[in-house]
Amino acid sequence: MATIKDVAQRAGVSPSTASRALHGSKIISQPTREKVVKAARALNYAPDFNAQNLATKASNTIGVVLPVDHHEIFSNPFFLEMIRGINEVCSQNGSMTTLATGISSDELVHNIDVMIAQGHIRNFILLYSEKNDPVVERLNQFDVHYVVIGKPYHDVNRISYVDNDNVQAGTDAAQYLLDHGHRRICFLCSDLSKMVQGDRMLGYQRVMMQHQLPNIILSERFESHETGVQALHKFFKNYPDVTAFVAVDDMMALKLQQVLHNDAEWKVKQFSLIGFNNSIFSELAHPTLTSIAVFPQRLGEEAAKIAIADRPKDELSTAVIVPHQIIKRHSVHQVKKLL
Amino acid sequence: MATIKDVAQRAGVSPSTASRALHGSKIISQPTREKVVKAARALNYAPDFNAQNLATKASNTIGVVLPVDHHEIFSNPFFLEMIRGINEVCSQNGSMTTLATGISSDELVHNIDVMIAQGHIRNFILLYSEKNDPVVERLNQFDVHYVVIGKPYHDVNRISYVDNDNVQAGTDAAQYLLDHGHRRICFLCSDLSKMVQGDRMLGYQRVMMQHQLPNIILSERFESHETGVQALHKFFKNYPDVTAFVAVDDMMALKLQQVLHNDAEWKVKQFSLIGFNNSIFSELAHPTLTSIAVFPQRLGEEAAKIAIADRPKDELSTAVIVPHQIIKRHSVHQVKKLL
DNA sequence: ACACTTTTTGCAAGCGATTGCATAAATTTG
DNA sequence: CAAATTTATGCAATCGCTTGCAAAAAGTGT
Repeated sequence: MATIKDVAQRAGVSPSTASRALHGSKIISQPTREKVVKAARALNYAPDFNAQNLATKASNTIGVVLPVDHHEIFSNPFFLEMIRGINEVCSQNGSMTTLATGISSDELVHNIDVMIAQGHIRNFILLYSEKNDPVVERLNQFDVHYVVIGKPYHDVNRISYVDNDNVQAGTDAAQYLLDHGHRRICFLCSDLSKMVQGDRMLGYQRVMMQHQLPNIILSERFESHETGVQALHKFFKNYPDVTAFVAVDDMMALKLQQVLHNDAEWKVKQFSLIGFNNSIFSELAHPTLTSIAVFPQRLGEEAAKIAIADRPKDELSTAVIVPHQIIKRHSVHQVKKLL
Repeated sequence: MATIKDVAQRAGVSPSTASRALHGSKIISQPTREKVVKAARALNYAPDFNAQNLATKASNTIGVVLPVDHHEIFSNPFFLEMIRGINEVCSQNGSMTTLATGISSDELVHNIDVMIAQGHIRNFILLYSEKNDPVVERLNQFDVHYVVIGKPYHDVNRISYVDNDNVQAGTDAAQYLLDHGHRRICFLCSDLSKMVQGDRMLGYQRVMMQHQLPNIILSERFESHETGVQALHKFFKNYPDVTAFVAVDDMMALKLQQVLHNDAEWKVKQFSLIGFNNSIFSELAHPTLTSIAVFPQRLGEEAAKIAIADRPKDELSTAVIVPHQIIKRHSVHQVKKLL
């Protein structure tokens, strides 16, 4: 493996000159620069990551933080697609990525601690955003940058983030159902401490209010089939005339569909259903699921771009909104007008 | 951030002594060791990754290689679960992980090149195994260790790997269908160059031969609904009496189910179906999918353990087989005996 | 108590890069 | 043409840690 000394020697200059030449320093003359570059190329020189980082106290590595393992999260391909996007732009920019995961928030925070302490990692991307997240509290204690995917809970103007316009997306979903004649529409979620769920709900509520229709919220995790069935029985007792659901993501939509399908009475009612994320689930469902696509890979890419750009001292935060798009499939039915 | 000098000073010894004490070197006396450890703890000392790696020419980082992005791969939660397992044991052992992805095998190989050249990464885990993989060819050219998840294509005895007994799993799946009275069973796959698919097929073929039943293989990617329908029409023309399918994984099973469900004639036939991986898909399908669980997280954990253990010079390879388990749900029906 | 082991420690030289500062070369100027 | 600048290079220290080797301390035997 060639070192910078080898390059310098071959180019007939000193290591310091070689280093400067390769970094495009302005004080190196054109001819020497060319010599050095040629030598480097000939030797297939690649700077040693560790040495470089040690000398510069940088790290060229961004830490990608997954949410605390609630098990269901790791069966959600959404995250992998974001990671893919992140990795794509990172490898194009000579950065590396490393993952932080944890089975509890303590463990996760600890893992992040060591990344910061030993690894000199100074840039993070959080793949999620939720209220009172111990991880961001910790990150705030250090002199590190981070960008979150999703809307930050606090300090929206001081934290860089990339997100969809989830409020609008929620509105669009509900509006789509309204357009199909539905009037009693339920918003189904699992955990409102996740910002994304809260925002989508807000959007839903917005249209519903506008049309002076009731907000009907169902928060249910479908831990098991039985609990799901139970919850729905109770739900329909209270809201017998609901005809459609906005589910906070495709997985929730499918879980709902699952229990609806398994009950003869419910099944025949043909509830309408709309999900979010346009994940593979939506294509595989039966009927195929109408869903709002949010382009996770794109989210990842944008987040990585922000994370990589050395932010100047003045600490301006960046916000990127990536557009969403409704993908129409077969889970939404037109309500026949009775009048 | 405390350095080893600080620790040494506080403990009243030299840095070298401190270093050795912290590494449990045998030549340090008990009292000094304790002094050093106490000082380190008091200062909250954590060794600098870069400096350590530079000095030892190690890297404490393992590269996790994802398969080339065929898009569908990134919608498969399977990988994320393996990563989760890997990360878990790595962070417990003070190792980091970094991901290698690529949109083409050239790009992927390139990314691995830079990891090796600049990053001094000497340990990799491949999350897949396929025939004639350019990635392993490249890895073989360097002095690096790697463990593959899945059965290696070449040199099975020289390469460390962790895998399920996929042949047996294939057998179990087919046998389960046989036990339910099926006699014309199709094996559905998408890409036989993946070792995992080949193995499962082998297992299927083994039982079928044993019972002197025909091997019926359908290789179809279901790129679109239309191509799927077309392929199945052709298929049923040739094999009209097939009553059950062993799908090479849950996703394939669901894609099949999807097109079967959408055709009135096929739908009524109630084909039996069994998948692999026991992914979230199988619970969300309707009917719920009987599937063979393979515990991807466990696969990841085992792989990481192997990758972390410094292998001695003699280069003994390790193979770990993690057991599988059939998870019975509702996609397999008993065939009524006509005799 | 002395010479001889054996056990503990510390010195100093790396690892491969970057960078402030001094020096050498090139250029300009009076 | 010598002096004063300006521009280009190289020296050497540094980042934080490890490790071979020599030196110091402690222990042994006679």
